[in-house]
Amino acid sequence: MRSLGGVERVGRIVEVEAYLGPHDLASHSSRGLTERTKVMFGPPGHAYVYFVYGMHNCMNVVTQKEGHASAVLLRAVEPVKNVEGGSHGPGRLCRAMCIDRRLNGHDLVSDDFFIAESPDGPVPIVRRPRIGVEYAGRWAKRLLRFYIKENPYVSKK
DNA sequence: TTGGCGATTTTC
DNA sequence: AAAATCGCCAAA
Repeated sequence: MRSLGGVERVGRIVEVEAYLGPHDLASHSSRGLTERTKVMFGPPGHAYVYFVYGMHNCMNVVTQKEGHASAVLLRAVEPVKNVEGGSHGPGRLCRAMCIDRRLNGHDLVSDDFFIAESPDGPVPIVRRPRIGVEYAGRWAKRLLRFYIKENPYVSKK
């Protein structure tokens, strides 16, 4: 859930990718602790939002305790409330949910920005290799992309 | 200080 | 298939 200007935008997360830590050559944290990646090295439960290709924002959730530098990239959400213009794909998700670099480092246990447990029970999950990380050698082959089976809002490919 | 390139998307 | 577009970061 993202609240901005009195508008609450709600999406159901249907696709994610895991980035394990500095040993994971596909992860930004493999470059070590830099100005850009410092949030990843920080405490869990915070948003790591970065800007790529000169035009897109991507959002991650820091997942492991301080120093581990692992995170989960949110790749697609199913629109639930006030989500318009397409929300499949990391960049489009951020655009639709009004998430940008100003939220980098933001606590995800906040009134205006948080993730809650789904009211759904267990759902079937598909595992695939991550997208757009061909440079990472063998790490590109790891099955670290997860999405809800047959959900129409999962990104293509 | 500089140049190559990117966890993407859109258009030709 | 290739452009759009700019901040990050390694190298000089």
